[in-house]
Amino acid sequence: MNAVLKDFSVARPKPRTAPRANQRHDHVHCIAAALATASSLCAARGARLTKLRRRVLEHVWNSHVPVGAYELLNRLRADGRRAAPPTIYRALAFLADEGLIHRIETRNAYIGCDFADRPHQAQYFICEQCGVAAEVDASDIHRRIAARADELGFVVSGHNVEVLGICCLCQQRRVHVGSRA
Amino acid sequence: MNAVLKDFSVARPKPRTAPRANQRHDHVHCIAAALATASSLCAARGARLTKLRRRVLEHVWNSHVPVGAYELLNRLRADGRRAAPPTIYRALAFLADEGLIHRIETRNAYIGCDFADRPHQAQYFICEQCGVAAEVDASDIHRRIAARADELGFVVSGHNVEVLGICCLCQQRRVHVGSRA
DNA sequence: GTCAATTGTGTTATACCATAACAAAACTAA
DNA sequence: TTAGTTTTGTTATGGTATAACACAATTGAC
Repeated sequence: MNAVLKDFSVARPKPRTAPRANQRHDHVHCIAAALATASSLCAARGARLTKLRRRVLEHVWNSHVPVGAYELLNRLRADGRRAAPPTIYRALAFLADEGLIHRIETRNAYIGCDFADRPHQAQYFICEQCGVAAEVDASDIHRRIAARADELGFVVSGHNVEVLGICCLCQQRRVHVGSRA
Repeated sequence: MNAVLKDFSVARPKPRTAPRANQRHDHVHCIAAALATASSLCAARGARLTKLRRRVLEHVWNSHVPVGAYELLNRLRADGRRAAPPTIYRALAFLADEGLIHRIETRNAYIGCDFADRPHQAQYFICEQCGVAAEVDASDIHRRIAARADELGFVVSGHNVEVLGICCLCQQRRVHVGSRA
């Protein structure tokens, strides 16, 4: 699964050192892999990944920037399909129920899930410059949250963790801009 | 500061044991303390906590359940004031800028900040039954997030952590309901 | 105090996000 | 094929948020 090979979470063997040159992943393959995973998961579960739902999922996976429902609607219409808001929201609801996408609350937008094939409690690191949201399944973060919940006597059913900041690629870009100025 | 003495985060010396009987905090004092803190902070900063803003803050502090903008608008109108959405949103923007309230993203709602008088990176534990959101400033959670960000080469500017589940008081209530059934 | 500049509030209109309710079409299983 | 189920289309509406501009209040210099 190459799902984590997104714009700024490419495998980085040397944390704490300056990020390497802009190293884009093979996004065509990235989409294909996500779609294949979705197909097999739905098949295994008896969930119906219809053409519409599949197309919406493709549009969501178009980039690693969370996309709004109405933008997806426009893309469906650009496909030549007649569609109104409920069309897109129902598709999104299905995809979310199947764990194929997540909603980014701070953006009112949706993004493909990198870990659809296994249960997880994801966290997102969202770049305020380029908009890319990188999903991470950090069990240590979840454990800290669970421990704190325990202290409060709080039974956790889920969590939403969205970290905002500047991704490593945009930092490089900023340095470039700065050095030019 | 008694800010953390909210419905389900009352001082609990014995974590991991069953929560004690419903022990409500003095909410009148709770509001008064929050308003006093807000006043002194704004005075110190030269920020103008006008009557309108103060009143909105009072309404936000009316309970520990996050409240929507339009509900606040209705409460302002109940005060006899003429108000439209921009009125409330501008007040909310001011209060958020001053760190006096937070927005709960998963609810599109607003809640008073318990740690307005110091810099912090808060987390919220939100009860899906009673709606109460308890703010926690758990540095361990923030450290884990920061560490993971570091691995990604991501520079954090802020984070939004909202944990969903059932609070200890609602668990008690459920047990009671269950034993009666 | 008066004035000009700034800041805050009122008002209208509108944009964006999301869902309810019902009809039509497509699929599924006899 | 037919009945039952699920999915999609359609219309209408509700909930959240902001743009743009006018007016009012406050501030600070004089």
